[in-house]
Amino acid sequence: MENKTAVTALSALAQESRLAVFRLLVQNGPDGLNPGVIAEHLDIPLPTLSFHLKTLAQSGLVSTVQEGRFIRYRADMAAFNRLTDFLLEDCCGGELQRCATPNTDQ
Amino acid sequence: MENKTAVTALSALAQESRLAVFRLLVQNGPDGLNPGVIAEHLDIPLPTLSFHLKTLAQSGLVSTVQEGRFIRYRADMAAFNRLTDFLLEDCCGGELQRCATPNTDQ
DNA sequence: GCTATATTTTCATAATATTGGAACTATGGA
DNA sequence: TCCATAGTTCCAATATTATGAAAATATAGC
Repeated sequence: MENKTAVTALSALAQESRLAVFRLLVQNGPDGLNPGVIAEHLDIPLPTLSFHLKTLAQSGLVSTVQEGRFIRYRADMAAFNRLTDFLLEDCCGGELQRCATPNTDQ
Repeated sequence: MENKTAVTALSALAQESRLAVFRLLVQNGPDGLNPGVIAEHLDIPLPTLSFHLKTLAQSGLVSTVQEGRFIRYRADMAAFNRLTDFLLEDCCGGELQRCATPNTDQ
């Protein structure tokens, strides 16, 4: 993963409404949710939510499927895992036993 | 963890220089690094870096210890883990076997 | 005290993101 | 074909964030 890809994903999550949307989608797992349901659940106006869903989808953290008049949004867990792996890449220079005892020499 | 705390932490990471700083600190583990070394490593002007380090420290993802004229910055792995736990809280409504087979019904 | 080093703060400019009303598009059913 | 429903796009006002030069602070050693 590239630094810029990660910044895009983190920026997508770094906003109150979008974070709430993502967590709600995580909680709904493979079922996902429609914008209408999300808007009602989180009390966000639909145009505002649509803007945020677009941002999340473009970041890759959320996927979409059109189903007739409805659109199903889902959290993409694999994309999220790639993100956290990138953040922790080469943690403690690879000597993992040091990760287990942080701040030992404070 | 509160939604706002998480947004603050994610915002701290959602910037190219700060993300690079955080990853560098993760890689240096408990040893951490001084601003001077980080600035040289990432080629960021010190005032700009100082601004970003402050943002990271205020988010809780990075801790600081004054050591004479030097300041040691460290990644706070526990804080990071709290953040990811919050993001994945109640994943798939608690039925974890659903998490193992995402997008089954696509 | 003086000097060099390490780091932060101030501040003005520039860039970027968020909001939601109104208008628009697309689909399914009568 | 017409209507209701689901969702998006447009747009202009507002708010937030990043940048780095210059000045300030703080510590160590002489």
